[in-house]
Amino acid sequence: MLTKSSTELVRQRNSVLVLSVLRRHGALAHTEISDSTGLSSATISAITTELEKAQIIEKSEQQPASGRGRPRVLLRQRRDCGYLIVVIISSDAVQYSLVDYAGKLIDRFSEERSHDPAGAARFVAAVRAGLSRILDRSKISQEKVLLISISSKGLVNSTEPVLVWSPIFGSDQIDFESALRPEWQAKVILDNETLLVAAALGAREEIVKGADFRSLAALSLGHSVGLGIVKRGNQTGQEISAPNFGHMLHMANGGLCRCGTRGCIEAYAGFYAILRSAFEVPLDTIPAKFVPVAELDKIAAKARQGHRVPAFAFRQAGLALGNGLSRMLSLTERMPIAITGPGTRYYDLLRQGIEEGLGQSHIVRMEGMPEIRVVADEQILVFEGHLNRALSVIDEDIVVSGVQGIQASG
Amino acid sequence: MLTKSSTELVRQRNSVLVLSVLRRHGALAHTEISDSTGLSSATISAITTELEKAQIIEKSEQQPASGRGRPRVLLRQRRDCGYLIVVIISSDAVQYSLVDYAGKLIDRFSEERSHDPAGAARFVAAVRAGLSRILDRSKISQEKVLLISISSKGLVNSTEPVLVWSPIFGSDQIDFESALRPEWQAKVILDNETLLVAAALGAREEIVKGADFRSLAALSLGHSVGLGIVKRGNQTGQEISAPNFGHMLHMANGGLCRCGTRGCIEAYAGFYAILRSAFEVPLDTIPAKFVPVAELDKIAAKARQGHRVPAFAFRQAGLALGNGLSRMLSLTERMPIAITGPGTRYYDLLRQGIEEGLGQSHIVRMEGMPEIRVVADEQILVFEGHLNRALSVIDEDIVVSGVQGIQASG
DNA sequence: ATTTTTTTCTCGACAGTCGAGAAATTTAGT
DNA sequence: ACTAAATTTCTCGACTGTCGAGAAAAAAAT
Repeated sequence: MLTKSSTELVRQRNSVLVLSVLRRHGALAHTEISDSTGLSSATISAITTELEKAQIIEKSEQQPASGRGRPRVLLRQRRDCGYLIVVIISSDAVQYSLVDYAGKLIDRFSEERSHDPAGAARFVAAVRAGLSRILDRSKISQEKVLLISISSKGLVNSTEPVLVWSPIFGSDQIDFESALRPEWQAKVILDNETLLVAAALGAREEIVKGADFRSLAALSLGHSVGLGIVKRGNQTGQEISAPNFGHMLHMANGGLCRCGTRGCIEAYAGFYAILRSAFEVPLDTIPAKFVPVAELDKIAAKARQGHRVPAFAFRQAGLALGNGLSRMLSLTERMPIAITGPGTRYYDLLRQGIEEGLGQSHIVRMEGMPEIRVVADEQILVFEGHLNRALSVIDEDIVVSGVQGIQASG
Repeated sequence: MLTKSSTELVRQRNSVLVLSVLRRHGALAHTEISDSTGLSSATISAITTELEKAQIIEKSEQQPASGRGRPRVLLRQRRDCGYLIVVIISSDAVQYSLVDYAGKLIDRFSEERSHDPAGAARFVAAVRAGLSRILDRSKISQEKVLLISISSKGLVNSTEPVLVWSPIFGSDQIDFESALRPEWQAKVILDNETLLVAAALGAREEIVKGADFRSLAALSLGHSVGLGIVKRGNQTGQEISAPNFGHMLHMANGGLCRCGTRGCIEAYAGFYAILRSAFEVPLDTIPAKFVPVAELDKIAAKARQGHRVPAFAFRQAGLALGNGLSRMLSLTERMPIAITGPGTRYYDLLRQGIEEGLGQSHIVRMEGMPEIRVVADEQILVFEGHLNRALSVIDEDIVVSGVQGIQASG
């Protein structure tokens, strides 16, 4: 459905554009903004004075003049314009981070998670407590928190912040919006963890390649298997999606997965699955909830020493991943694949299987093997993805609501 | 990447919007356009007088006044504003259609295709001859042909009109752009056939459901297997993609497909594959190039009479389709699936297998079975999809180039 | 003939962008 | 010390676009 455009919309869009280059490059002068947006100097003046009046950006103190001519006046976001809370849910802990509008980390702590499974309600209460705590510690008023950005492994509703399925709570859905609503009036967004990794890598790639960047997939290997895809959108930044890759069907009537279905990719490539086949336990055994990484390291060591069975377990895992990726590539365009997560330490053992699995499909035989790269520091990427995504959401919201309102009353 | 907006862009967008409602609803009066676009009457005046001057739309002769008040003046596209040639390539023929700017069919004929495989170059020559012929028959000058819209089964490059792989020519790529370029200056677009079916169904659905429409997949069953996906875009109409579904991996080291790979979905669910398993021919037999439908009808008749082996062949085909669809759903959101093509006549035999195949994956077990509907008249949908897509491309091109140029010189 | 009703057209107000040039402010040169 | 050059920011008028209100047009009803 096409919708009508108006001159006001033009201003909104261009304001968001100005904020986004400010975010990408840090404090910038009038002229620099004009250059990197393509907007004329006059327009930049109009937009920046508006944003300044609305207390969203500020003129920075002049730095020592370098070169001749009138010294530049740098513009930057006002740090105290608003705040963001990032909540990263992982299998053994929940990390809370308070970030200001300029993207600077102010406070952070982690809380251990009890592994009791009957705890969806209890977990929500713990998150509420964590949010209160980080707010208390920093003496920031609650209204200043503009956004709460949450991530988890698992399947997420694309329109509402509802965790539909997760490795920990299974089908016990968690609706974060309604869970936080009476207490918090901030907007709440929820994303799949690997999606954020993809978003972060995509943003990095776009800085390097510019308009040449087309798309990218991030594959996260760990206790569970996640996938995020990021594509370059037409107008509106990037388009991202987080398929349910770990529980895509690998083989009908195959090994039992912890989700209860048979034959998921995770039932071959998740840590517990590798352990299971390394110990030659029957594939219909109910898998372990949690596997210490040390345990897997031992198996990997044996595999590297040339033991057949553990090597075969990694190879099977690679095959499942390769087949799954080849299926994804049959449904999308050709794109590079970035592998992250704790599982990357076994990439030497997985690689052959992955490549063989990829090679079994028509699309890969035709287009050739996709580029595969291993990227460490998944945690950093997750946080970076949170910031990219959350701050651009905030920018948009602030322009749509904030500028108008303040302008009208001022 | 965000890009800057300008007031001129606003006019462009709104002009396209006006043309698109004119296309959807036929001839409309000033007031009606204003109502259905949301633009003010004054703006409609400005835009329509501009389009009229540029000879893109015209005031229709007044029809008998109904009701009192000033009689309405209907606006409609000028049929002679430009023309479109639709080329539908199927396995046994190529159909050429000449359509005017209002979407009205002016001329049409089909040409048989020789089945000689060594004919990519020869085929291109035949298409050139066909295009010349339809132009000659209708006495329209070549410059008036604004767009040539081509469709084929197979894999298509998403940015250029290049047929990357097709059931008939295999990996003999055909670049229609360069093949037609010296002779024709019209824009050339190429789409996968099932993609156009999805586009047509999506457009129909959007008319019924309006903003509630989210996405839809079309599955085409025949000698080969095709899939098209249509999603509702943010601003810019609909987003469509045509994955390489027929050659997605169904089962590693499975039956030999005519693409040369083993285990493709088509190697189980294509007509030739059903024939192969119904006759219990080994799965690594090089499959027949072409299977008469009558042959398959016989097998279906036997299956319906309760014979085990032919029934099993259809069931296997259904399983491959179901597993493939479940994999697609693991990578996208939940969406209804429309099944088209000559294979729908065997849907009674395929259905159980499809549902079982779908049910083997986590996502379907969680979200429930997707809605499946059988839609006949694939040929009509393909043509409808061509028109939807081609005419909106023309509208955009005309507004971007046409209006500006004529305004400047007039 | 006049009034009512409906549609189309036109005008002035307002929002936005742009180019050009004025104003500001510093460095370099004499 | 003064002037010229350089560079950045700011301002003004022109242009494009949308909108609301009301005038103008045109037919039916009274």
